Parts: sequence; C-alpha cells; structure tokens
Amino acid sequence: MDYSDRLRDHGLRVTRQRLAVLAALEDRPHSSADIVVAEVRRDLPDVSIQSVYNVLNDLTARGLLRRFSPPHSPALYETRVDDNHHHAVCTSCGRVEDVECAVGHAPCLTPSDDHGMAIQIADVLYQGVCEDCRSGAAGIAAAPVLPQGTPPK
Amino acid sequence: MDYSDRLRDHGLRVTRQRLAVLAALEDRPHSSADIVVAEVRRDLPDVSIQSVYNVLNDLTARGLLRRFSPPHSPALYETRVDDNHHHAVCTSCGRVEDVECAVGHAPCLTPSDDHGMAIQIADVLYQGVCEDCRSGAAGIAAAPVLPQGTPPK
DNA sequence: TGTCCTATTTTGAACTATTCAAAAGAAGGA
DNA sequence: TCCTTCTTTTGAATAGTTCAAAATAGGACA
Repeated sequence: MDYSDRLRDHGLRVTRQRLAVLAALEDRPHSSADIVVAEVRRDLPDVSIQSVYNVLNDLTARGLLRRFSPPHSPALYETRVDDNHHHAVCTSCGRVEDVECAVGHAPCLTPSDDHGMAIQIADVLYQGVCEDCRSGAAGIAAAPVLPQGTPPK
Repeated sequence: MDYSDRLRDHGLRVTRQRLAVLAALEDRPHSSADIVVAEVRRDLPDVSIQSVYNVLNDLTARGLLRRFSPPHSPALYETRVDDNHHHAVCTSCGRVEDVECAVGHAPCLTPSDDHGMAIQIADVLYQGVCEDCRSGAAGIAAAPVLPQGTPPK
C-alpha cells in the first residue's frame, strides 16, 4: 500500500506536501524538521517551514509517523511505525541508529507497573559513543551534542 | 553520603545554588528547568535562570543528575541516577511516573546490536494516557500535550 | 467537468526553551 | 587572609516550534 492510500485510509487528503514529507523520511529516517524541509524543497522549492511542521504533527498524531526526542536535539521523525524498534544515539556526534527489539516482539510495551496508564508506545533510547567518536575522528559531519572536553567524573 | 560530599567527590565546588537545585529535584523529581527555578527561589530568591541551567548541565554531565526529554516537553531532570528505572508519560496531561525495570536489573543496557556504540544509558519512555485523562477529568493541572480532540485514526 | 465546502498550506509573527559571552563574585587551598 | 580558579550573574541572542488569519487546493457531488 502506498502513501496516498495510507493517507486516505486515515481520513487525510493526499497533497504533494504530505507525500514529499513521507518520501523524505523514507529516504532519510531520523530527520529533524529542518532536514525534512531541505529534503522536501528539492522537489517542492516553495514549501513553507510551517507546512512541514503541520504535516509532521498531523501525521505523527495519526500514527503515520513516529517522533522521538533525544536530549540536546530537535525532535526526529521516521516512517517506521508499528514495529517495536528502538534507537541508539551517539552523545558525541548525534548520529542515530535503529536497534531491533532484543527481548522479543513487543516486550517493552509491558512495564512492571503501568501506574494506571494505558501504554501505547515504548520508546527505548540507548545513549552511548559511536565507534568513530571513540577513535578520535569525532564529529566529522554533525556538530557535537556534548562538548568534547567534558571532564570525566 | 550527602550532596556536599557527592559534589566534592566529583571535583565540584559546593555552592548554595547547586545544593538547592539538588534539593529541589529530590523533592520534585521530573521537574523542568522552569520548575526547578521556582522551587530553588523559595530558598534563594535571587538565583538567575542561567545559573539553574548551568547547574543542571554541569551536574548532568558529571552524572549527578539524569535528564530526559519527552516529546512536546522541555527537558526533565531527576536525582535518581545509577538505578535503571524508566518513565511513563501521559500524552494528554504530561504527568510522569517512574517505572521500575521489568526485565531484570540492567536489561536494557544490552541492545541486540549496538552498531559499535559503547552504550552508557538506556532510557525507556512509555507513552500512554493516564487514568485521570481517560476518565474524562483530563488535564486538571497540566496543559494537554496533545490537543484533546485529535480524531483517532 | 464545474462548483462548493472544507481541509490544508501559506504568511507573518510570536513565544518558549536554551545557550553564548563577558564581567562580577565566592569556594577553598596555600 | 590572600589568591586563583570555578561559579554565578548580567545581558543578549538563538534555535525550535507554535499561533492565528488569510489564501489555496482536494475531492465529493451535481
């Protein structure tokens, strides 16, 4: 099923902006709004930033996109919904990798005590330092998320 | 061991501002910088907002505080570090609860494939709707994180 | 195929959370 | 007590995101 159909199924109109945002995130998962704007503008040079935010919010609320917020980072978006995968972010360069769920198929959806909450999503965010950053070749592309010289405790 | 000692052990000077921030978060875990400022000012009416951010950043970098970022929320802080507990946030009212780790003692620290990253922290963020919000008494204290009328998919 | 209604996008502005930089002030070792 | 250095303050700037109203364009229906 393509994205036009998915949009219609969710009661949403099919617009070029929405399709372009979905295509951009298909192509570059874990993108910030900023990056999505840049990506979308390669096809639609005149989209407004506001529209991209609108689309990201609408589609996230409808479950067509997934959003997560690593510390020191704008919100990131991806099209992989419905599977229970997680994320590993490098605290030095900000790079994000998908991590398949280790414990089974939908493990983290069952907390020990849910405090009466009806849990819908479990976001697991691993934070560490990636190979490149540890080997000194830190922050090639992305700006460091934490100052490199932070003294160890 | 009290907080003065902990600060010294981490090579940090003991200041009233730092002690007050730690006391505020001891008292009200999961607070935003904003709330910490308000709380701290009950003792030290003249602390600057900037100082609170300084303290929060320094102590988080040194491992004396833990920070996490739910979507649609400023960063939240707590003094519970070193145990592997998680969080459940209500997507309607924003309320946060601690959730003990279900799978064992430090389960989530071992992703199936770490992509070469040296994992240091695993943050698990459950998102759902709390009892109060489901029973219609939505958003008593806190502003809704998502518009209440968002039509289901 | 054209019309109309409403959802969506755009425009323009505002706001919140957070950071930057330089100067003033205080912790704590000598 | 003094001096050095770490912290806090002051003042301003920035990034990320949202708000509101006007313009535009899907797509149901005639």
